[in-house]
Amino acid sequence: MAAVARLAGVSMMTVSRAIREPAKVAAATRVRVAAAIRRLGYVPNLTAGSLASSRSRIIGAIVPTIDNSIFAETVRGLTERLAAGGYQVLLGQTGYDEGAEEALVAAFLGRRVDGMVITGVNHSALTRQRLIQAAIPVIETWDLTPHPIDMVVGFSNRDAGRAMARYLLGKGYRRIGFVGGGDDRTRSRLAGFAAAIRRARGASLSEVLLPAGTSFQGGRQALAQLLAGEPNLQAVFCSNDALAVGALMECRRRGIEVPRDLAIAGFADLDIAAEVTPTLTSVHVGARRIGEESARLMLARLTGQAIAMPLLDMSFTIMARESA
Amino acid sequence: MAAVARLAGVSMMTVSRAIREPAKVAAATRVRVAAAIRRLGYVPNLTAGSLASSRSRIIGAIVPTIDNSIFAETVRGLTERLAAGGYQVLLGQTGYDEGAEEALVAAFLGRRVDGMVITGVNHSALTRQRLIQAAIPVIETWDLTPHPIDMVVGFSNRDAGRAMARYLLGKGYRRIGFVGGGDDRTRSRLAGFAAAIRRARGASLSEVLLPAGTSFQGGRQALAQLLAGEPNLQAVFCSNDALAVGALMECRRRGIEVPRDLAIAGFADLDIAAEVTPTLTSVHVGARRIGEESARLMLARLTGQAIAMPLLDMSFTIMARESA
DNA sequence: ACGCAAACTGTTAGCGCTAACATATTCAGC
DNA sequence: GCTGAATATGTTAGCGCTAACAGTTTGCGT
Repeated sequence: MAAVARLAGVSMMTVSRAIREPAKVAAATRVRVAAAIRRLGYVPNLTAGSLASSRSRIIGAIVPTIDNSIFAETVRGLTERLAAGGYQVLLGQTGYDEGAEEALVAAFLGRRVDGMVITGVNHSALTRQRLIQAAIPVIETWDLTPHPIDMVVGFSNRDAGRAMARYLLGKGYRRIGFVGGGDDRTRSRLAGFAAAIRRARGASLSEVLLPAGTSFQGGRQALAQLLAGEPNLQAVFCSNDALAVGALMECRRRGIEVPRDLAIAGFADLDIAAEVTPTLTSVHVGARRIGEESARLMLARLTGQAIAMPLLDMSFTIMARESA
Repeated sequence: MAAVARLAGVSMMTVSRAIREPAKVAAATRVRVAAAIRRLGYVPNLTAGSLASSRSRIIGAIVPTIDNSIFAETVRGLTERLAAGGYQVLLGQTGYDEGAEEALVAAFLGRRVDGMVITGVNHSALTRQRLIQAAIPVIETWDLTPHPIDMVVGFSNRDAGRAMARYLLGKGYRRIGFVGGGDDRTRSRLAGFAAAIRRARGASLSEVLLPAGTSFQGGRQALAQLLAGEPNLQAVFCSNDALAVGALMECRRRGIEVPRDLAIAGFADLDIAAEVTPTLTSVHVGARRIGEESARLMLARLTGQAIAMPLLDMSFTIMARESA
């Protein structure tokens, strides 16, 4: 930067301003500085800038995983909106491991991220404490809680589970199954789902909780397991569309016709849900919008605006399709 | 850090060492420092550390997109391996836009990333120049080239296209279609695919190039378009499994039996390829391994090891399944 | 007891930039 | 022309840490 300043015949401060706040520099000067920058191939060192200004323009985002998953869309919505506001996203994947989350939060805070977007509302005490102490905007997503660290953008997984139970019960199904991974949000969905089914006359519930993560493969195995325990199963709610599609595949393989012999419903309403045959009944949660709204709140907070609503309930919609 | 040093009764330098190179500090001192750190809730400022040491321990990674895509696995493999080596990944998504790539590279270099992993081998002149000038390890992925910026981890998309053409021709198909997005790698696959078909006696090729990106929806539309132009189509090669699955769905909807009436092949061998019905013939490219090997090379280079092989051909395998 | 290397700890001088303030310069209004 | 505000640029002093080197202490062989 010193070299640029010398070549343009100005001080470093003017170069700095020409880059960050062009409006505050006279047009003629701006042009000279720009020419010098181009001529020297100068690339500003944002690390030094961050240190001096104590603003990194980086937002940390933590999700369980991005592959073939619902969170990829949230990350994308978040990334694009934040980029438009001049922020970059540092992405962490926990692989559904709470220890990994703790390490990632620590690492991100060490990088002095200007804000954090994190999946879920259950975090280790240490993680919570660190996030609070950091005194930066924090958004928890994909769930709701009465005791947020700071802000929340999500929906009630419990209510979504209950809504799906009512939907299936309303269709007349009584011997019902549930398949899910072992994460918190799945447990909340199951809690709501199970509570509603327990209250229904003559209804029964069998569950399979997979270790964690989600895959077509897992859905197939889980369905097999469920049918082994309850051959007369009438409907299955899968905590995620990938599992549901896997279950659909297993049905086709076994000659079980969906929904006539067995109804199947998924969760998250991935693109694929509307494309498989039969089309998959699912719960739409606006994965991408969760990311976009998180970005909006984050940017608002970072520009000093007061947030009227630190708890954004994005709600959900049951997408009734052919499979259930 | 000064506060920690005071509390532990040592100099800042000793605190710094206790954190980064514990072996170089006496055990008793180490314990006192650790206690002080815990007591004060001290979180080292890695930004300052980066500035002082001119090593950021961040690797920039640029992919077209992560949602419902083959690159998500590469990113995951890369992230996990690099994390094990103490590096974090700063992820950029271009949305298949070259301008976005240029901006991301500039931004990442500004952050003084210690290395870059970038998708593809075609980049704007400016991007190439910047990457070379930065004098950091750079890995281009998902393709091969005789003129890499630095290192390459990928496979020949041209050869993969040709191999699939030969496979389909070998099965007796002659009226053949191609569906793909408009990116460089798809064009390479098409080039190899088309060349092989052109050489085959009595074979014809019809193509549909979608704007960019890949979706089930796009695959359905493309198939419809292809059939409109050539109703007697015998086989279709989709440049990506998502497109292929979309095409499969469209076939089912129209009562076209796969592969009897129409053969369909995909690319990348996503999890879903082995799960759909009929199972999808695809080209396995080891998306995750590309990420892992990239991480391995990157770490080796960053620890000063000489790289014997700056061009890693990961090859590919045709996974013959039911659909073609 | 002595010298010397190894192990440990401290001191100095930045890394490259920006906040905050200080100083020039311009320009409208009279 | 003169004043005062607005505009444009410069100066000073760090941001929080680490490289490089300079001490200091310890342990060991003789």
